[in-house]
Amino acid sequence: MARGRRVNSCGEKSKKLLLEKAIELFSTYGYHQTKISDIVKSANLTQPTFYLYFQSKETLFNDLNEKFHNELTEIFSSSTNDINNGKIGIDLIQGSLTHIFEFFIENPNLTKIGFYEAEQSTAVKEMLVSELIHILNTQLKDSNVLKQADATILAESLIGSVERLTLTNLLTNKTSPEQLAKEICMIYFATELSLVHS
Amino acid sequence: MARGRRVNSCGEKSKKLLLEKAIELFSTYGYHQTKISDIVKSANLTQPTFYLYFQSKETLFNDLNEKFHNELTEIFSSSTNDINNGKIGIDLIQGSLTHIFEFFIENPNLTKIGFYEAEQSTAVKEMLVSELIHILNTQLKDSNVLKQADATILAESLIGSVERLTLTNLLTNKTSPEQLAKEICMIYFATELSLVHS
Amino acid sequence: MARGRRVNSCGEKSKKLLLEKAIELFSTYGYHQTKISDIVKSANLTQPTFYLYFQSKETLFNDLNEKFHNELTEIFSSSTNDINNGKIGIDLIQGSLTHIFEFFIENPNLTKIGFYEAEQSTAVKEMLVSELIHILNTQLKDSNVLKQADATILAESLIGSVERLTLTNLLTNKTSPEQLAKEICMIYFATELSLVHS
Amino acid sequence: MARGRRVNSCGEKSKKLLLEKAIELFSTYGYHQTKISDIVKSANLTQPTFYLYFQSKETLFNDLNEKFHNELTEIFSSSTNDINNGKIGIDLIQGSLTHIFEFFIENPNLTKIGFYEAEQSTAVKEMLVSELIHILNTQLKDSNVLKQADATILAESLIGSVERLTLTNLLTNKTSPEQLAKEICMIYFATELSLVHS
DNA sequence: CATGAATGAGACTTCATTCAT
DNA sequence: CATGAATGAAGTCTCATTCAT
Repeated sequence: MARGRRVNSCGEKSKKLLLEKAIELFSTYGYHQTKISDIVKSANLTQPTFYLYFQSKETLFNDLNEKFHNELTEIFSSSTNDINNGKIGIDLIQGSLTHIFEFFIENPNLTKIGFYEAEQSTAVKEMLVSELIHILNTQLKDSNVLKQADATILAESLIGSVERLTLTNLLTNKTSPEQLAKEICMIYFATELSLVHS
Repeated sequence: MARGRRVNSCGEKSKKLLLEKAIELFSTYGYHQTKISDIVKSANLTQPTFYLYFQSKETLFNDLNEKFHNELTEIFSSSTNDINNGKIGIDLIQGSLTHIFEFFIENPNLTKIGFYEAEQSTAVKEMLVSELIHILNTQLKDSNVLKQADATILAESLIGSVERLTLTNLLTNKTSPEQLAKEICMIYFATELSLVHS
Repeated sequence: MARGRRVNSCGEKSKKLLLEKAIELFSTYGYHQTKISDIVKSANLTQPTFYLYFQSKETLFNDLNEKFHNELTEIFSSSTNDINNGKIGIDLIQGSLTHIFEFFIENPNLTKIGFYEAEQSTAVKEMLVSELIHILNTQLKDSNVLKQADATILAESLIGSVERLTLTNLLTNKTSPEQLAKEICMIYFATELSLVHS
Repeated sequence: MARGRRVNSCGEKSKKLLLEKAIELFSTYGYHQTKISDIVKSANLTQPTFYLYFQSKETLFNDLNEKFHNELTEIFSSSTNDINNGKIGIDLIQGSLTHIFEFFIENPNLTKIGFYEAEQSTAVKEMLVSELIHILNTQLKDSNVLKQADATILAESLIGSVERLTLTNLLTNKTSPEQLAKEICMIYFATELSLVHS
């Protein structure tokens, strides 16, 4: 049978295709239920080709997670710059959440992997929590909320909400990033807001 | 090891031991990383013995999940009876959460499996959400919270909080069931409570 | 749990029961598809009990076949005594076949094993063939049949007929032993018979 | 042995080799006594390679039987076309038997499987019987044989003879296809033939 | 660059058989 | 005499990975 390079084939294109399909399948079926044979089949390539571009199944999966982790961290860092844009307090938080949700919705499958499927998701969430605690402590120091609830618990709770609502409302397109961020802030900071508004 | 019955061996004991070890390993390493060989090894038995008491790895895992689902459902149903104990509104919710958390902390490993590891965990959470929506609609119909936030989003958010805080604060013994339930209610129903208290 | 001898139990009875069930199952499902666990289950006993009476699965199966072989040999030998009863030629053959068929129909399951299922069935049939050749050579020496066909082929053919018709007509109770023996002789010795009858 | 492709290896060749060895072993030792490990060992390959070309042991066995069944059916159908060649009555039957025997001797191992070893052999023989009954009824309607013996019994008997003689005389190369077909017809249709010849 | 062909390692499961009671 | 409990040995199958072309 014919072997060797295909007409019209191009290394970078194949790699990108494999990556896409891998993300798709990992996010749909999970790491263990996704076989290399599945990935290459859906990319219309063969198994050795996979190893041309990726060291191993595990490496690929880890790289994907690292990428997710890094980009998400980046989002948060840059959203802190909103301070320069004059946003403070709850507005800053709401803005950050919006940015995160926008990132999620732009990378739904990667999100499913990095935020839900992978073992590394634990680290990602811890990162979010600690960043959030930092913001809470600097931005809402004197709020009612923090007087009544422990900052850590509040942050963990909020990330929990983000986790679940992303799955049920965001990635299903039921709620937009802005709207979801707003709803969450409403739930968590109603007392502050009512004071402000009154 | 010689064949045949061991000195002092007893079926029920072996089965229970295997079950315990299985739950332990499944909860620690997950379904796929837990091999039957691991389970029997940690129970000091051999593989055929596993099949003496369980139909298959998958069946065992599913049964475990079903058990978790059923018991959790039961907890919720019976905690509704607190209405008869005069609990209403937020108190009722707080009581229900307390019961759930107590169940979780009594079955930490089973919880890790049924609430986090299994595919069926989706169904479990959906069940909790829909039960919670029902309570919200009947008990907090006229509250400020429901005026401002969609009941479904509120419920999903709350279950998200439960999910995360169980992992980070409850199962790590940082927070007690009662305390955690109270903190969550504080976060979610601060406005109501302040009205009540004022 | 209760262990040890059952009330009303009796060694010989258990052995006989196991033997019956074994024959039944071997004949229905074959050697490999019949498990010791199946045999004891249908005898309402347990696996160790099986080994109380039989050395092993294979031994039991072989014993069964030996028994079949011996009894069938015996049938043939004693039917030779029909000579003393005055039977000769085709009548003798028809009588022998009748006896064989009667034995088959009295032991249908053992027959299915020893004549069809077992490897040893080869030997059994060879025995029948060589006995038959002997009879043909002594009783039908000058017949037309033997002039036209090789005695060995005739004998093999006849045993082939016996083999198939036993399965399709005798053990299904479509045809009686006597009738079947008669039909076979009709087919095989029509020329002789017509001479006789004319 | 190192992993990966072997020098000079070729899929089709491997598959064919495995098939041959499988047929050989199945026919010699039977389905249950033939292990996949035996098959690949005698083909100098490894177990996963088997699954590269066949779905499972059972599937392979069934496919083999189906193939046997189909080809044998085909033989019979096409030998009916001998009618066009002017063959009628006993000659037609003898021709058909010859064709069958030729097929058997060209595929001795497949025959051992499909005609003796497999459960499906029952169906194969039933097919032969019903085809034969049809021929008898159309070609030998007024013969002496059919007057004296039941057509079904005659057909079953004849197939029994074919079954046994194939094993003892054909596959052992004691008798040629033509010769065996002739002998069988001699045995079964002696009366007709003698009439014809006289 | 890409493929066809192959395999090492290991997972799940089954079954005849055997102790200890 | 009979059982409950257990296991050695082995079989089928899968999957990530790797040669040779």
